[in-house]
Amino acid sequence: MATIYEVSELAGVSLATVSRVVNNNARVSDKTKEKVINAMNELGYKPNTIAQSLASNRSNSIGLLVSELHGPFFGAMMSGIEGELRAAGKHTIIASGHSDEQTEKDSIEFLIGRKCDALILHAEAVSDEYLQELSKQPIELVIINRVVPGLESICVSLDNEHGGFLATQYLIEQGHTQFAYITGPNWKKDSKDRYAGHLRALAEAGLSQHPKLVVEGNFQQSGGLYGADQILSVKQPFTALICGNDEMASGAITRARELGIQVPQQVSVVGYDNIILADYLYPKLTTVEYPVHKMGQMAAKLILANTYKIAEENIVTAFTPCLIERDSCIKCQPNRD
Amino acid sequence: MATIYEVSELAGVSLATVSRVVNNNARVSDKTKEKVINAMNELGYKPNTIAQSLASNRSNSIGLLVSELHGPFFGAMMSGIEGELRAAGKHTIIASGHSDEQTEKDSIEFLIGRKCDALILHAEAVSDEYLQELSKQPIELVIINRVVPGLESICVSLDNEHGGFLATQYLIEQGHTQFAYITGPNWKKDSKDRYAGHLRALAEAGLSQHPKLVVEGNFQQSGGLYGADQILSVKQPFTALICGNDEMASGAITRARELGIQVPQQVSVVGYDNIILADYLYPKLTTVEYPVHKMGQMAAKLILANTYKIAEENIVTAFTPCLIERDSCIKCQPNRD
DNA sequence: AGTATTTTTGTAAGCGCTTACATTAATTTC
DNA sequence: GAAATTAATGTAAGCGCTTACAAAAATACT
Repeated sequence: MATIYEVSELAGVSLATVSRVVNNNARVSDKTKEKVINAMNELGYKPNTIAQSLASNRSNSIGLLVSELHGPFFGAMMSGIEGELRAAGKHTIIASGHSDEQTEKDSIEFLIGRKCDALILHAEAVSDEYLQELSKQPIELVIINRVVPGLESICVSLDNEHGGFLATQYLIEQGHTQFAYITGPNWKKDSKDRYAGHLRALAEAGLSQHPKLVVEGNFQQSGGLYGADQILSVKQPFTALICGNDEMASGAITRARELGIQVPQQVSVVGYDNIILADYLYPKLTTVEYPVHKMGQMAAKLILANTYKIAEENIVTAFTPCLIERDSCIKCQPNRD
Repeated sequence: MATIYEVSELAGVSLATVSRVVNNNARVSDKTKEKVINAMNELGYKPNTIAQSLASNRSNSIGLLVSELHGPFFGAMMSGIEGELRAAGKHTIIASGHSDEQTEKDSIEFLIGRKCDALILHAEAVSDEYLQELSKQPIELVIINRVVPGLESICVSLDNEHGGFLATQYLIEQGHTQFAYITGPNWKKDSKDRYAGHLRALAEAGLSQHPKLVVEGNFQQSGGLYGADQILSVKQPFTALICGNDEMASGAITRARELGIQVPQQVSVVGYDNIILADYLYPKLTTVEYPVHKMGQMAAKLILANTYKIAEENIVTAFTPCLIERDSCIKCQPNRD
């Protein structure tokens, strides 16, 4: 691999001049520039980005921490972020944290060690204090899907409580009064917030949640299968089932069908996230939209604006969900068990 | 951030010694090692991985090129690879190529520039020649989902033709004789191979494919919607629909349902890939398994063995698909239009 | 004890690039 | 057209680390 030195030799100029044309950040006469470019082409020269990073302490790359590399939620998030950054000529380096504190820390350190110019973090397991401490380091930060006290301006988040409220409010409007609920993992804030919104909607309508009809799931399809089993095993009537996310809703609907329970005729089901799957389920899933792709883009724009001073208009960090009506919910039918 | 120099000063030893204990690759007396470790802890020293890479020309990280960051296929692939590499203490740097030749090349160059020790490539748009050329460079390579002539030993692939054959053979066994087919993009080899397998199964059974019942899709759900529309618009009878992948099958089933066509009673549908969605569709989708997660792990093992000389037993590069029977196909019903 | 070995540590030359500062060349200005 | 500006280029000192090679210390062997 040719080095900058060989280019400078072939072009008959100094190292510094080659560097200038590579970075295009200082005046170089057209004649010289051409000589250098020809030499670069002739040698097939590609700058060694590692050496560039070491010397300049910049890398034109952004570190992204996600919990998992698979799944529609993170897929949409990664795509949104990467697309936006790529358009600005920046690279994304992805690491996964697996919702585990030590793994998240390791990955963050890896990203810092790789001299990322900034970090976008979907960190679930590390503490607020850790993130506050991290924000003092000389590396730009954006936190996604979480609001850390004191760092509000760099947190891109969704009002999950409101989303949870919307789902239940909608069902109440449809006449439902008896609800079952499959939550996400209780230690996850999104999950708790969504459920809190549910309770608030209930309270405002003077209703309450039967405790035996609440079961903790795992945000995966298996949790929906399991949750449906649990809920049906307590012989307590309900006409609507709210799931902490779409994947669990999909599992719950599958299990319901296996047991001969009709959705939505016998039970209305609502999900959360509006992942692509929701539109392809049968029945099509009524759900709360989580604009994760858009939020990813916004996180990227925030970096572009803060770290690279690339002006971006319309920066929004607090998102509000809305309800997507499809076919999995109907008006509460009278005279049912 | 503390540097190795400060550590050496505090510990009262030379740079080289500190480096030795950091890398644990040369004999250092226990006493000295302890002094150094204490100094590192005291200063909170973390090696600068960029500087390490530059000096050593190694990075303990592997570059991974995928077409997209979203979608169940790549999600499973990335997870499989990353999990395996992480377990061996290696990091994965992911870049996306968007099935575009220039973007793929750029991303590969980015990964090489970041001094990855090896590359795992899911490259669709670059030529065989490009990959052959690349393989001559001093960087270890593994190619996934493609067989490049001359590089067979580093290609982890699935026999797509055989998978296509299996799907059609299965339907023929069920008594079907009239087939519709929604292919993937025709320029993609997997797509062509799957269709070729279909034709071979047909030929072996003395059947043939009605040309108007073949439509090119895009491997996405929208392609299934579109394909179903196209196929139904030619008034040509068929009893089975084969889709190039599960996502299109999901789209096709959705459209069929919208049009009041029953699956599988009126038309049997089979997909390809066995993505997680397949099991949650209604009806559950009969499909051909693409063990992409396992193949990702295998690609990682190949790297571990070749690049890092970490012995791995049972290295397999050629995978054979199998049929997963679920509920979307039934025996051909007599007396239908 | 003296020499030959082996082990441990240190010295210093890079890895390929950026960039402050110095120098030289080209333009302006009066 | 000489002095003052401004633009273009070059020089050289790092960035933080690895690693030949050299030197010193410890151990083994007569």
